[in-house]
Amino acid sequence: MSLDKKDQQLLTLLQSNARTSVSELATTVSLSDTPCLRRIKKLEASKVISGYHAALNPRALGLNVLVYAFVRLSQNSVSAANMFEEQVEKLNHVLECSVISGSYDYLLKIIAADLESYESFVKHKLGSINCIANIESTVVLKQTFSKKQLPL
Amino acid sequence: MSLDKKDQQLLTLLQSNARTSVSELATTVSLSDTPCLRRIKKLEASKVISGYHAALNPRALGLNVLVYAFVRLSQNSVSAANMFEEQVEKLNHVLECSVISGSYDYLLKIIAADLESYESFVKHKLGSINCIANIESTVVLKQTFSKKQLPL
DNA sequence: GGTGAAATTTTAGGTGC
DNA sequence: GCACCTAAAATTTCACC
Repeated sequence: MSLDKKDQQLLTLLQSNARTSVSELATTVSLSDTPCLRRIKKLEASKVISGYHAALNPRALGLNVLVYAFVRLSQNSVSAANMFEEQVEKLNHVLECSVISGSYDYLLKIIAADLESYESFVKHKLGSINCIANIESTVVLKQTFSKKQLPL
Repeated sequence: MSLDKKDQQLLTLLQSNARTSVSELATTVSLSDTPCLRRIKKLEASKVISGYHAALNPRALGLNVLVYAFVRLSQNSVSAANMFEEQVEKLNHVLECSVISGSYDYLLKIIAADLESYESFVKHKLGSINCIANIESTVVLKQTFSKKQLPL
């Protein structure tokens, strides 16, 4: 899939605001509505655009704590990994799960109401997955920024 | 701002698909269009919904490498921190910047085309910020999952 | 890539419960 | 607070050039 200048502009605009109307997008990129819409549909069909999502303000929902948790499993078997990944995906407070290089196996991005509920979450929810050897939590003291824009 | 059951349903639906029409949302949550739209506008005005963003597929854009980089500054002054945060925000490949607890000062989420361009990025772009003492890179070998859904 | 028209959606106003 | 109705404005989407 090759992206020309106009495709890139459209992607930038849609990443910034997914609800921009096609006619406004078309005007901005100097196209008329139909070819503009055709491009967007093509970007969706080719999975360059994977979806459109409302971003919520965690604070407004009472979610004030963000933590990166490093996890090491007690066994390096495929079945332990699969079971861990399956279990952890069910936990709504875990927003992201990555297999990483280095001395830990996984990096989890976890959100919680406060440090107390995070502690409780680690103890009762994460802790109940029995193939975990140990967990190291890195608390985010402040999010300097978070971009919704990929470099093109 | 208090959220009742219907507000929560709307938030879940919009996080999953920001382009769902109001009438479809209204049907799903058992409301008619007008009150449904009023709720959405209220959620936007009160900043519970901070925006709507198209999510792109990094692979389709040739961005195959994701890295978490831990950064320690050489001085613990406010001015060094401000200058670092300001400089790093200008770098398009840095998607996220967090002040963290522990032995490092910052955790950066960085995306790049491949490991070679990541190396080059760290050397020339990050490296040019002179208050950095050292950087430790944790490469993401595989994203198990990434949710666009906050727990309600 | 563009035009024009149809179909759909958004948005607002008004009534009554 | 909501349902229901109506209707204008805006937007999406289509066949066709």
